[in-house]
Amino acid sequence: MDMTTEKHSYHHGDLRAALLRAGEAVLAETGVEGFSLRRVAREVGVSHSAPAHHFGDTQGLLAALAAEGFRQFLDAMQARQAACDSQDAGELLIASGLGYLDFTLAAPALFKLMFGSDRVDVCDPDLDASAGAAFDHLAQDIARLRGTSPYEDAAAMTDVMAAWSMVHGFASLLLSGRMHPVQEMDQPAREAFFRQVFARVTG
Amino acid sequence: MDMTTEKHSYHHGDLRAALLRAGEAVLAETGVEGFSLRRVAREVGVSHSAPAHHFGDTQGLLAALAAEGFRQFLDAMQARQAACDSQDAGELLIASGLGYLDFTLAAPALFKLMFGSDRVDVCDPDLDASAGAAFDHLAQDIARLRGTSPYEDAAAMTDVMAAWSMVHGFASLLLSGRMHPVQEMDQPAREAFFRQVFARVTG
DNA sequence: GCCTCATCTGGACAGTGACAAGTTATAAGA
DNA sequence: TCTTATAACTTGTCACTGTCCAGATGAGGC
Repeated sequence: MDMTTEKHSYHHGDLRAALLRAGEAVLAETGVEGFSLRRVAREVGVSHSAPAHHFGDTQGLLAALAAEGFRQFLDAMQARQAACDSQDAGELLIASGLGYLDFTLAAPALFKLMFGSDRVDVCDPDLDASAGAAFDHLAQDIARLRGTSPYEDAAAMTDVMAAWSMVHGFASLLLSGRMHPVQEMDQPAREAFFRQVFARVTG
Repeated sequence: MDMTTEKHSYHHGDLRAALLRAGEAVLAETGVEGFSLRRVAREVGVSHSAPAHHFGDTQGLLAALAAEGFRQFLDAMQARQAACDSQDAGELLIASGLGYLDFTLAAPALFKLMFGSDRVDVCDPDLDASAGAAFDHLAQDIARLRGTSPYEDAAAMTDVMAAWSMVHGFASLLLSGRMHPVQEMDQPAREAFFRQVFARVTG
């Protein structure tokens, strides 16, 4: 399918993927609450009810976008760890936290969708799987740090929840626009500040 | 104004307050993303465009609701502290955290509106004031604990941010439905667990 | 009594999600 | 190759939404 020619075949060819791409762009531009299925369809150049065939309804498309979001989310954490000089367990956990922040700031609307929205189908199995994978990553970081698996040791699971709550709260408040002092910092200062805050949980 | 009689006077009398009351109910029932100005007007028994006169647009009403939310939020924290046996600074901070959770679980939609929504006018001065008052309360808790004011001591401000991030993250994740282990706990167990998590930041 | 103005009504418009019925292309089977 | 079943997409419609605008109403000051 050559996009440069004006040939509009009745069948798009890869509409599902195109809708996801456009959906992500629309989401980033309008936010969750301004999101519109018809807008996405228009963006792709397709009829207003074409998306329904692939995703059912708005919840369906948003759930697919959220699932994709959790994969990018995991990527962001892993990327920071890959770029990490040290192999120290504590440093690796901090790297995950910084990746968490990277993603949050790069894709705020997607982040809000993944964690805050009522408009996504939380039962979507693909979404559940990719969210679970992201959680497992964090659990693994803690396992490396404590020497025991959170899935077997309750104390380690408490550590997971504490670390997760801390990063997530920091990221959420940053997005909410209510953490003024930190918002005005540039990236290096913000990261240094985050390290100080996060140190309370990594020990 | 007697609500039991069917007397519909042209002027409502206290429409603004009635809209806020109904708005809070509608918000709780439908969530932020299902919120509808017309629905609120219908609930009060008034024409569909009556709210505009008092709040401008949807953002305006939601901002007023959020401002009211922050006041209830502060009340919830203070109520827990008032019910606190000990006057220990650490215990008082924990009490604030538990109040934070109380509010979050009692009014999840309002909580999401206050911290997560793009649909509220964040520049609203009343909203800014009540959000600021809630923040000041937390800052005061830390001041009592550390002996220095966060507004003067950077280290204390870091403590504020850490404590705030922790509670907020915990509360948000609880609402997001992605913190399964904690979600299945009953209230006493959840509070005990929260104490363990929060202890990492109170020292 | 009259006038002014904040308050509230009712209608209009463009946009929305969901549904139903129709159209087209593709692939499988004779 | 021809038919046929089915997946992919379109078109039209419905009830609903937020916002704007021109009116109707009534309370309080004069």
